[in-house]
Amino acid sequence: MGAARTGAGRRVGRPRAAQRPDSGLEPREELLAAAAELFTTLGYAATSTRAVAERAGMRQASMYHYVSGKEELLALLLESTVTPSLAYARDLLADDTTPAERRLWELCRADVGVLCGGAHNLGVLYLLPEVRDERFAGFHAVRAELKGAYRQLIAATAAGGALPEGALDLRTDLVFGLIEGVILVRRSDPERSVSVSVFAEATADAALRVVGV
Amino acid sequence: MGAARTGAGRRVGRPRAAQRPDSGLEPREELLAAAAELFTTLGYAATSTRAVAERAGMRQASMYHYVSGKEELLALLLESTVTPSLAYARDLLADDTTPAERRLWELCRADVGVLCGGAHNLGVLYLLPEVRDERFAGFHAVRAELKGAYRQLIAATAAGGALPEGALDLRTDLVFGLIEGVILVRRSDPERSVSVSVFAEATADAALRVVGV
DNA sequence: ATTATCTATAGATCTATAGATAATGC
DNA sequence: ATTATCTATAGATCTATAGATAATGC
Repeated sequence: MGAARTGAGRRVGRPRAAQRPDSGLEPREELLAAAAELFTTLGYAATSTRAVAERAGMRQASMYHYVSGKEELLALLLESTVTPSLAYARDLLADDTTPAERRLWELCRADVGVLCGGAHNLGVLYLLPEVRDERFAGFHAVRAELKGAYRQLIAATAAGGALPEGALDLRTDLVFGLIEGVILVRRSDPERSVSVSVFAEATADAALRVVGV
Repeated sequence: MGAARTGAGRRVGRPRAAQRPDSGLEPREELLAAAAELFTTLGYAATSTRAVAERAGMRQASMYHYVSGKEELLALLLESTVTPSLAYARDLLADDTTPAERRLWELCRADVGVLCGGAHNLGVLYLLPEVRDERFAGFHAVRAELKGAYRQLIAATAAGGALPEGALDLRTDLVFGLIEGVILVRRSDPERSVSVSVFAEATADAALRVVGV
C-alpha cells in the first residue's frame, strides 16, 4: 500500500498540460479552494467549470474525475462552513456549568469567526441565490439546527426565559440576522482595519444587547 | 398630443404574439416587475432575457425596445430600493427638533420596511454577487451615503456621542448589519407569521439596544 | 410614416461525455 | 493493467442584432 504522495514526485497517469499548482493540496482540495474563491467573488451561476478546473491546474474535463460537477462543489463548501459551528453549538448546549449568557456570547463569537474568517469570506456563499434550492437541503437542515441552538440559548438567559413563544422567535431572528448580517458588512468593506476577532467579539456583545441582557 | 393609453384599446405597432398581461402596467414597468421577481428568486446570472421578456408578455427580442439589457434592469431595481430610504434619511438628518434616538429608530424602521416589504423582497437584490461590480457604482454610492446617515445619527445619540472614531464605525457596522441581516432572515423564512411592520419595529428596537441606548 | 412588435439567426458560450494518451505498477 | 489526465465535441443554451411585418397616424 503506497502512502499518498503529496510531493512533486512521479505520479501515475498522463501528465498535466499545465504546471501543477504548488499549493501542496490534493486535486480535490485544490478544486474546492478554486471553487471557494470563484463562487465567493463571481457567484455560482457566473462561474464556469472551466474556470474552476483551470484555476486548480487541470483542464475542464478532468474535473469530472474528482467531482460530479459544480453542484457537488458548492454543497461541500456550504457544509464545511456550517458544520464546525454546529458542533460547537452542541457542546455549548451540553455544558450546564456555564451561564447561558456566556455560552450564547461564545456561540456568536465563534460563528462570526467562521463566517468572516478564512481566506475567502465563505459566509458569502450563504448569499448565493442558488443556495435556496432543494438540492442543498442538507445545508439548510444543519443551519436550521444551528438556529435552534441559538433559540435554546436565548431562552435560557435571564432576559429570554420570561418571553412568550412569539417574542422568543423574534429575538432569535434578530440575533441570527445580526450574525449573518456581518457577512454583508464584511463583503461591502473587505479592507476593514479591525481584526476578525475584535469584530467577532463586538458582534457577540451586540447580540447580548439585542437579547436584552 | 394623445394621452398615454393604458387600457386595452387600439395600439400602434404589430400586435403581440401572446396576450398582454392584465397588470395595467406600461411595458417597461412590466419588464421591471418581471425582472424583480426572477432576479430575487433565481438570481441575476440564472435569469435569461427570454424569461424576463416572456413573463412581461413579449418575445425576447422585443425587450430591447425598452431597455438596453439585463444590466439596466438590475441597475434600475437597485436604485429604486435604496433611493426612498436615502430621501427619508436626509429628512431625518435635517430635523433638529426630534431626539437622535427617535430619528435613528425611525430610519431603521423605515429601511426594514422597504427591504422586506413590497411584493418581491427586493432587499434580496443586495445579496446578488453581480451587484458588487463596478457597473453598479451608482447604487453603491447611494448606499454608502445612507450608511453615512446611520453613522451621523448614531453619533448624535447620548450613547454614541462619547465614542471614539473606531468604536463609532464598529457600532455603525453592527447596526447596518442588523438592518441588512433581516433580508437574510426573511429570505430563509418567507412564510413568517409576524407582519412586516411589527418586524420592522422590533428591528428598530434592537438597533437602539445595539447602539446602547 | 411611424411604431411596436415579430421571426430568424450569428456568435459565443457552457456542461458533460466519449474516447485517446501517457504515465506508473506488476 | 490501472490511472490521471488529455483533446474533441454534441447538444443546449443565451444575448444581441438584422430585417420583416402589422398595426395606427396623417
